[in-house]
Amino acid sequence: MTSTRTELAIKAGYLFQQRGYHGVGLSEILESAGVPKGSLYHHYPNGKADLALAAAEIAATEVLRIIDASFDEAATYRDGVTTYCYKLAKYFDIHEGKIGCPVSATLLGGPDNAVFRETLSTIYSRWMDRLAEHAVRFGQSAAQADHNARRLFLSLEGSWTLARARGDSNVIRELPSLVC
Amino acid sequence: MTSTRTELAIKAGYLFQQRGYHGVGLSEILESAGVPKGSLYHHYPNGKADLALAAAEIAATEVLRIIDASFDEAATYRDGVTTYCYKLAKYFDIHEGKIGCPVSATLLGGPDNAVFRETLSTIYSRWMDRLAEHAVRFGQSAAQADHNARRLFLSLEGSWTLARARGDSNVIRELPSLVC
DNA sequence: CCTATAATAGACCGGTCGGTCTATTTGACA
DNA sequence: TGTCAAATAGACCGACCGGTCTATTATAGG
Repeated sequence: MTSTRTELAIKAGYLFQQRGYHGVGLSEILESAGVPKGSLYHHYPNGKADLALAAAEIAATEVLRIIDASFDEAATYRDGVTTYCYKLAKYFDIHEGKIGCPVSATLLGGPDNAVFRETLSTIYSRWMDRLAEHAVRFGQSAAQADHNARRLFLSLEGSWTLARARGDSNVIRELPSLVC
Repeated sequence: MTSTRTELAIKAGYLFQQRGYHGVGLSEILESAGVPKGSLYHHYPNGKADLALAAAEIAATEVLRIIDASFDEAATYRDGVTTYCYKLAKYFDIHEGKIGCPVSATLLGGPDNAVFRETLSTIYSRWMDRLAEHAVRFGQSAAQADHNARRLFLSLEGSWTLARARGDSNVIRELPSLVC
């Protein structure tokens, strides 16, 4: 049983990812999580902004988990990339093509606050660093690893956007052949 | 002198790109354009949604213009890509890092309407097709050209996002060395 | 069991949202 | 110049926004 606090952040996260920070009202979040307004402001005293940051943190960590799960069992770097993309494509389909990058709509769409931007920047760096670590583990030089990690990250961000526009997860599945 | 109709779409476009469809109110758009509400609904009877579609169309056409301007004077495909990225980085700086992809925030952030998604999909295809045309002009095979166009497009979408998160246009300038 | 705090519950608030409507001004053409 | 549609102007509307506040219910520690 997940706590009310976590449940709120997870449900809010899905909604923010679909319609952006400003596109989702508190009433919709509360209804989705089955939680009254009093509880929201008990767990997140700063309200919607706190909730969005918490939601992004949870989603970002989940992506790290998916990266590890993809590369830990891979035979080569390329295998890891392929598994990673397939997992993300499946995730995309599960959410009916309404969700792209799990954090950009939540944070970039939010108040043009320095905290939001820096949080997003940090999350992106964590993802790229983790990808680079796996690349190094497969024998790449630090420079090669950074280069490939950024390449994969940037293309993936684009793929999430194009996949949403087209409503087609294959955009994500075709990514390995484009970047490797 | 641009018409009131066009002026409205342009100003609305800038705002939508910065804060997303739901993040901008009509009052802010009207103030920015110096136009009363009556005029908005005279020129765009369906209001905000009409305005967003018109804004995206204008921005999308401007991108095509930049693509042509970059590649028409280029000596090689690679040169064209470099000029293109530098022009976009400059555009990014002019708008103080608040604007990334000129259409995604407007259309993906909007109502999860089929028209919005299809419009975005069409715009993206137009961009990639145009890039591919220039690649062919520089001697690439149709298959190569499509491959490179998609690669550039996807990475660019990612670069716009990362550049906004970091507040750093160099992300965009470094793109040619990453995709060529 | 009693008590104090955490957590839930939701009524309520001022402000802003997108949109409608009527009135006035402008400008092209007869 | 007279006419009429195009365009401008903004008051006004109900709905919903994020946030505050008080009251009630669970729950953990003594």
